[in-house]
Amino acid sequence: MKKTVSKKIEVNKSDRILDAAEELFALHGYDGVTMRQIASQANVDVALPNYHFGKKLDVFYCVFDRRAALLSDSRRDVLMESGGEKQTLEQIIEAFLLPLKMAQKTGDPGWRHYLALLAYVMTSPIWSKHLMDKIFDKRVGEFIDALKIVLPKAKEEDLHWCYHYVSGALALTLAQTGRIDRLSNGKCISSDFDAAYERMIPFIAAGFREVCS
Amino acid sequence: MKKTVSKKIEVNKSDRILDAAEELFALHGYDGVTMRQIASQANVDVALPNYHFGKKLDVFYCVFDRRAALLSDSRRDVLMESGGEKQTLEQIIEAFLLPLKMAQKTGDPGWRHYLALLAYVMTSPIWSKHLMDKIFDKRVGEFIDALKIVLPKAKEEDLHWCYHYVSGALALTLAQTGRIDRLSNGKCISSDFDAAYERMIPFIAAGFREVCS
DNA sequence: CACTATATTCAACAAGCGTTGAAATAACAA
DNA sequence: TTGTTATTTCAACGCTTGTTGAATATAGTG
Repeated sequence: MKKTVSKKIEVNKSDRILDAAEELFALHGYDGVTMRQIASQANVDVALPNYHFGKKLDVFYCVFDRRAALLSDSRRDVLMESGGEKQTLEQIIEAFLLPLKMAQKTGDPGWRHYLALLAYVMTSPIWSKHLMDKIFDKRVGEFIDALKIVLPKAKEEDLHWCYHYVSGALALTLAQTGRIDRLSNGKCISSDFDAAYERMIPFIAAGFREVCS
Repeated sequence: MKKTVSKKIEVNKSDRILDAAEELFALHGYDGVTMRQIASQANVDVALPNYHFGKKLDVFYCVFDRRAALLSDSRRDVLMESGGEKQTLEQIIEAFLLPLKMAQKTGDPGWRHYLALLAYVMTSPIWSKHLMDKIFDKRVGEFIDALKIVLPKAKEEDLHWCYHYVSGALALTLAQTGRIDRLSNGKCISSDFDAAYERMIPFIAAGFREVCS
């Protein structure tokens, strides 16, 4: 169960396992996926996921952790870069959303699946508690601190509730359920993150100004 | 597997089964719950859920349908009642949210679980497709039609994306993940729907005005 | 080459799953 | 009461689950 130090150029089996697990977990949730499905989709033996990552729960954690730090760090960097003397509300919101938009824009299906997985975790009473805290919550604190500067009159509770709405709007976007496609008769498309983010920034900014000014 | 016509005053076993299933499905999702757990929590035999409702999937559908129409109809009624000559944007949004707020305010844990189940369904790529369409989507259409009147300049796409944000904010609120409690150090509480709705209405209204005017 | 550590396969395990038919009980109608 | 139907229990079925130990194959090192 040890990892080799050298890295192969081709995608190796342990990566294929995480890729498969990522896609399946994002679509069906933790309990909706079996180890055999993961192995099958990754074209490896049933025993291999266990050998490389341990128990099923460890596989799930590995999948989640693989991109979590990357995303969280990127968020911090963008937020700090953007943070000059006169940072606008829109800039703060944009910085918060940009890394997710970029992840989607890579076109890498792995990232697309991961964002859906993130939505699944965010909206689950159980996973939210165990997975969001350790990595993403720090960024939320920084985000809210930045908001306090541009919205000095805001009450702490108002800020947190408004962030909660942002978080929900974001989660449903990441989930890509396809519902907006059906409701709008194809005028809007779930996977069109550009369209989603473009409107989300003024929408959210106006909401914050209304509630937190 | 037939239902008796007469109604008992005490809560009968088939209701207990749906109650148990409702709570468990809301917390763990469809695949995270076993028929044996449902039977055990309802204090009935393993075979009874099958006898009364059929397959596991049928149990899930029964749970979902039991309160779906009630909620959807209430939404329609409130929206139409509120719809006088000069209906404001805030009134429309309030009408859309009120039935959910009232369901929560009954204090009935059954309704609380159902709202969490609704959040689970709304954010799931799979259930969203099969369960939201037949009951709740009509109400969304009416909601958007009402919005068109007070926001005559709005483009169809903008309205749908903004509704999408509303839907997300709502879903995360219904999910009651407890995350806002942790992030705000207890200043906000997931189960405090009054606080959530109070701010949600001006937040959303301002967002709509910004994007759809 | 031989030797060793890692990676992969195979077969199987015990436990849990959803579901069901038949037996037992309760409710009800005549 | 008796006969009939609805409900509940019981035991078990075939199947799938996660996981593992032993066997085999591959890669890396000297």
